Amino acid sequence: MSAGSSQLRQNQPEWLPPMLATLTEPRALPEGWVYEPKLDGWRCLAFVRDGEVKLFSRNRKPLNESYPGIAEALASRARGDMVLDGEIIAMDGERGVSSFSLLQRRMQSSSVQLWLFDCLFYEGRDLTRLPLGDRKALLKDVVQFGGPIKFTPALNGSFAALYRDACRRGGEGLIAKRAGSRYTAGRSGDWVKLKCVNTQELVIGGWTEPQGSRTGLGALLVGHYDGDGTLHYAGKVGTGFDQRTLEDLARRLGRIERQRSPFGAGVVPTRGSLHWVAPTLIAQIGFAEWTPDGMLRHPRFPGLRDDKAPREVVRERRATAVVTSRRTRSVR
DNA sequence: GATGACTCACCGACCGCCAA
DNA sequence: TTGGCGGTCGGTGAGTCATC
Repeated sequence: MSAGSSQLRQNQPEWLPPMLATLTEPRALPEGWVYEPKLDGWRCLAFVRDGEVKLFSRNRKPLNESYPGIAEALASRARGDMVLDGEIIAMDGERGVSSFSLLQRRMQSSSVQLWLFDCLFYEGRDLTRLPLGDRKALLKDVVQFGGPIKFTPALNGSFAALYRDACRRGGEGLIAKRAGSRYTAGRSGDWVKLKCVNTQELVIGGWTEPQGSRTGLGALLVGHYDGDGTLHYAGKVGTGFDQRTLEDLARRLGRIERQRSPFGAGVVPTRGSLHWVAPTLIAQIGFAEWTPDGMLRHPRFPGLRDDKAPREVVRERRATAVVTSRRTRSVR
């Protein structure tokens, strides 16, 4: 290695904040955009220097101890010093999509994978000003992909077909990137998230007290009926309200408050400032996915519904099965 | 030693406020 | 008008501590 290239390699940063995608309504994007699968895992920035790999989360938390196999594999497959961007995931073999729930259980397992989608520095050269296509082409050249180290390809096909396929398999959705875009730190409109939307009607069985400056209520406690006529607890919904809705809901729920929990099944919370109500109000809930133990993940509240009787509210299921696994902890 | 409760650190969604 | 940021929520597993 020449003195010049050695000096150049000193330019490689110890850290840089990752580029983040902006959530938008799922829609076809114009020519000049490329689609990638939206992976559901932990964002990972990999800094490779002199054969040593340092993995960090998007908030600069070291990940080497959690994923030693990934660091080891990348060290043997990276050809030179570089900074890479990717996602650590656990692939759900049944559905062929990544699963955050699985990843949480398999942190140190050999079944996790690092899917790389960008190369930001190589041998000290700053690549962030190059167009996305050039960076991806270089990424393919400088890493020997294989084992747990995967290349995230651009997907071929129409938006409609790609999106439909991702959602049908229970995937998170798609990421669309402007093909000529530079890599910039933080949230950018050049990368957008096109998420598959799950919605479910659920019966409101209670609420929690608001905290801090919040008024009205903290979160709704919601559930659904099953064949046996019992109300199954499905989780808390604490976001999606504006101020007016919070106050309106608090008023309506206050009128139907009662002493005992209406939930007959599920791991119902017992701690904190809980209020129970007669199960007469139905909320339309948007959420990312069902957890293996039948709870909502990333729920939000779009609004109330009154076109159905509470007893008709049962869990809607996708054609494909949800991830099956044991539950390890109770709801807090 | 086993079990349960609790805290912490992640990622993510959303609203409201404020500065550019 | 738009983007950034803080605050308030959600779920998860890991780690620690107290209790049985």
